Amino acid sequence: MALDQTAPSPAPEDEGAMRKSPTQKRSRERVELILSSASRLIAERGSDTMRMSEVAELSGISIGSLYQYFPDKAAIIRTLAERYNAISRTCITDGLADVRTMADLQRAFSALIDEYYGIFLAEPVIRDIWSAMQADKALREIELEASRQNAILLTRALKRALPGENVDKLQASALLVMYFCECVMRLAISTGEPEGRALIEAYKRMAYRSFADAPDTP
Amino acid sequence: MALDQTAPSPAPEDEGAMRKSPTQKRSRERVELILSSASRLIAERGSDTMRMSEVAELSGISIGSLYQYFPDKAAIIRTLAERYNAISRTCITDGLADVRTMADLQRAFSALIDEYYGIFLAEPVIRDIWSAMQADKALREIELEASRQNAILLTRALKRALPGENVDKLQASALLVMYFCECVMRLAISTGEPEGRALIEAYKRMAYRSFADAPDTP
DNA sequence: CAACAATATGAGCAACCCTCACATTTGCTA
DNA sequence: TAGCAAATGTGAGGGTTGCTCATATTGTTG
Repeated sequence: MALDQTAPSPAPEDEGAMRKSPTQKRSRERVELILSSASRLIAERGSDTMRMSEVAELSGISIGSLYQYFPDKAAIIRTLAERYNAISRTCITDGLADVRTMADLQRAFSALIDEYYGIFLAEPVIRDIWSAMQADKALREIELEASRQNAILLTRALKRALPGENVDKLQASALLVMYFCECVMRLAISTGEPEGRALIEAYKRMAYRSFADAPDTP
Repeated sequence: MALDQTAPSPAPEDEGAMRKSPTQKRSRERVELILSSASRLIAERGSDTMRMSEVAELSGISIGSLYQYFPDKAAIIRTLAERYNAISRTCITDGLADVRTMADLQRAFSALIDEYYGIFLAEPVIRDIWSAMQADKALREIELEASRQNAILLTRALKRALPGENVDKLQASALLVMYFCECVMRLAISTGEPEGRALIEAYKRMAYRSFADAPDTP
């Protein structure tokens, strides 16, 4: 599950990030090549120190061509960030699809968080992209929106598991849990093992309590 | 409570951040002037777009002098970040000093979080410094360490409020709550009011549950 | 005042992102 | 195939920025 692979779905990414929408096959391959090179460089030394000249050289194209596909450096980071959000979305959609009961939900949620954390650990690119997202206002907005979307998915599963419960409460719980998800992943990565794993487990417990005991909002 | 004022305690900041330790009065005033200018510029347009030339001009000194006190741009951010951490530390130390019972703790914790959030809202500099901290690995380490220190303070209060409880459990709870504190502040700022306030309240409830019902670690 | 140390200065260097005038390739029609 | 226009590729160079360093200024001491 690498960030430099397009999802099988033919969703044309965010075209706004591109200077020209790559219609021809050759162009699309080049975009992938650029993103792949950028991924490698970011994984090695971070997005700050990634140089556009390096991306061009590693991709075997000129600087000028690079700027024909991406309007600026931030656009490359943004595209990678959106793919990263797509990964969490897929995780959650797949993981929660078959949830019917509260026991299902606990099992599924636990497995889902573990899988997500595993991806975080295995993909150094994601860690750095995350840092870049935190530093940039526009990217933070993208992340918040992704969390909100994920919260909708979680709310659906919660409704199936707790049919009688107040829907507003479920929504509030789901939103908090999903907002916190990214924070926990960052914390776990920052502290390193074994403390990271302990944090993930503590987060899970917090989430369970939150599901079972939705807040009585005033 | 501005970031560009030295704490009354004569702690000489992190001398490692300075090129020369400012021994003379005039020098120390200049350092304060630089930090004050940097604060203003960061508050206005963010640390990314803050230019060293602007800091020098606003301080009424030359670029060269600026680099006599701070080895690089990051050092200014770092010094501001450490002062920001000192603020949270003071908040928590003062807020939890008189806690004796669990009821005390709930009251004190609630007031403390509200105060801290108020500072966050009122000081745009802090918000941007926080962003810069997230983007920089060294600064993230500083933040984690600050959270750990704060967790120690919280653990002490917890011990007084729950004398019989297992100390390891209390420590684990305190650490999680303090780690999450920064995350919640960021989220609340990012989402804006009124959702931010709701997040803060949800966080408080989570913290209370965590205090009362420490995890049974395996 | 002289002589030396400490501090201040800002022109300029190197590194970076990005542009743009021009070269090359591709696709299409006759 | 020849010819041409549109699409795509190129990289030297412009404009900024963080930071250095030789020089000038200020302070201190005998």
